[in-house]
Amino acid sequence: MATIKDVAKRAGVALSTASYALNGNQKVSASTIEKVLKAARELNYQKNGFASDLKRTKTNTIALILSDMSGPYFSELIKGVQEVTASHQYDLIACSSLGGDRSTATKFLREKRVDGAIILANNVSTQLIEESAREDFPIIVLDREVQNPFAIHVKVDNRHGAYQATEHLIENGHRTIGYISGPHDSHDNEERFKGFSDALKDHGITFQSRFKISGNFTRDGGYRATKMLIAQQQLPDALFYANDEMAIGGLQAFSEKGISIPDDVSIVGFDDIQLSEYVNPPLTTVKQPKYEAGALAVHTIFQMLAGEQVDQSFDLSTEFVKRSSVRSK
Amino acid sequence: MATIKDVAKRAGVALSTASYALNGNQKVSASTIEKVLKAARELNYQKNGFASDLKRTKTNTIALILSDMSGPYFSELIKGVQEVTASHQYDLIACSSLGGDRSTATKFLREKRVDGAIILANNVSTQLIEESAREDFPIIVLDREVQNPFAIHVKVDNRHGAYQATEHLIENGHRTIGYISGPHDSHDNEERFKGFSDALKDHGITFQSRFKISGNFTRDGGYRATKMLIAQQQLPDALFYANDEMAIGGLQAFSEKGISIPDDVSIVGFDDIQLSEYVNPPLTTVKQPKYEAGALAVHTIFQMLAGEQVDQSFDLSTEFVKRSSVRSK
DNA sequence: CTGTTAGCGCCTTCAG
DNA sequence: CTGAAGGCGCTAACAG
Repeated sequence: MATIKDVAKRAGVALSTASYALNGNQKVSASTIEKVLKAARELNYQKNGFASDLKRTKTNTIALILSDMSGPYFSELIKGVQEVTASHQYDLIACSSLGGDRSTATKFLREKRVDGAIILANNVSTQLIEESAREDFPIIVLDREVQNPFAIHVKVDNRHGAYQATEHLIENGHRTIGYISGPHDSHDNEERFKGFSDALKDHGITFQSRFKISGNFTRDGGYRATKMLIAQQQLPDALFYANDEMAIGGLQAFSEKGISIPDDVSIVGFDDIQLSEYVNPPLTTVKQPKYEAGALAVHTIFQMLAGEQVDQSFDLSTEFVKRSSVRSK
Repeated sequence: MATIKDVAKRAGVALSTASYALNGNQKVSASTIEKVLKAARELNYQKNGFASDLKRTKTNTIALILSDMSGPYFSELIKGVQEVTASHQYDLIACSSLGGDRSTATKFLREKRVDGAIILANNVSTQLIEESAREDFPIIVLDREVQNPFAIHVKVDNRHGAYQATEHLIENGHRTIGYISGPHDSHDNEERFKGFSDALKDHGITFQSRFKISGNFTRDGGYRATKMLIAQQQLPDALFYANDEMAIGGLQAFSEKGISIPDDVSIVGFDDIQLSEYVNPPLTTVKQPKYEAGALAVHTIFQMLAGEQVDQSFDLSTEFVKRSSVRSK
């Protein structure tokens, strides 16, 4: 590989001149720039990005860290992140935190391989985030609170969203309502459960803990949890699935047993993923402002990078989406 | 940020010793290693990844380049890529080629910021790929042929898949069949069209070019193309959509006009994306072996990195998936 | 406008 | 085990 040295030599100029020319610095004459560019072309020169990053201690790239890139991630969120990132002429890379401590995500965080990061990955430890965030390495977390002035929380109001959905169930006459939960260490799940319980409490309904089953936020988990519930012989009137993926798994379990939704059991999900509109019946759920969350996250990173003061946390609200998986009164 | 120098100082050892200790080199005693590690911990030392990459000219990471990360990408493909990459203790990052020459993908390719790349992005120019691929930078392309011994093609048999699907249409009595096409510069689209035409020809059917409309591989494009066809007043018996996204857009256009699928028009798609099973009616389509393609791609990269000889191209076959969007004879 | 020079942080000899 | 020294490729003063 040709280096900048070779280019300078071939163009017959000094190394620094070549560097200036290549980087479009003012103080080089047009003709010299042309000479250098020509030499670079002839040598098929490509700069070594690492060397330049090392020197400038700046990468011009933002990382989006997801718990599982192959998961049904939020395409709207990525779109929001991508557009804002691109409009600032920054690069964006996505990486996964699958594999815990030895994951790519961990490496990027620890080694500060990017200028800022956005995290939506419950398997990245809060400790790691707190240790990594600092003035020149802002981190935005979308799914938890973090104690570090350079780790900002962009949160959606999971609690209120869950409250609304639960109330919808109650208003339509459902009294025994089960909760299919996400991972216990998920902050989002916890908030949703709180909203759910609050609604129940406010309407004088007591929650029966045998109707709380974990489904781990996966379709398969939702399927199994639902199967279990069916096997118990005593189905509640309605089920609150802490996310859509699990609800869709549940739908399948019910359909296999000939249990009709919403005639026999009503269900609601959370997230409003793309599929939810297409399943049968279309899923009543709570929509998250994903695009906005993504855009706001990046926007905040750039503000921090520019040394501006930002709030410690931002709140975004959800929207209830009524479709056909809840029986009307 | 603490550097290795600080660690060495604090541990009271030489810089080189610290380096050895940190990298698990044999020639350092266990007690010294402990001392160094302790100092590193106390200083919250993190090595600078760029410096080390620069020195070693190796990044231990593979890039997956997609035309649009927020698009309905192939989650199975990512899974295949991810699993094999992780099993080799390599890191994986995904980036988008959105933005053409100034995209993140272009930067990674040009500057060789990774050890190898897998490309499924029709907006990355073949020229760039050919210029970038070299012995120490293997590239696998999933959607075209490239003339460079270090750019290997993992292809699925689009042609045969399209042939089969078309034949299915013909066998069920359809004679005038339209083709909703992808981008003209897409190799996949071209191959699918060839399979489609071949099937028609082999059954003595002549294709009417007014029934070929471009839909650009997007849902919206499929929607618009279908609208256009409907507006022409003369619908064919059946429609071959060059991918599922477009077919789903078409489904919506038909439904808005009260045209019933498959009673009025039969349709088939291509890809078998997750949604296809859930739309109404469930889409008959051609399934691509995405997981296998992803896994094979990474596997090949590692072989090349190890200096082994590999074939210039690999072929994977498709599978016809019969669902309910084609009227039976 | 050009050439010289001093690092960025890390890794790896090599002789002691 | 040490300490010095050379470099990876590039950038950015600085002095001419």
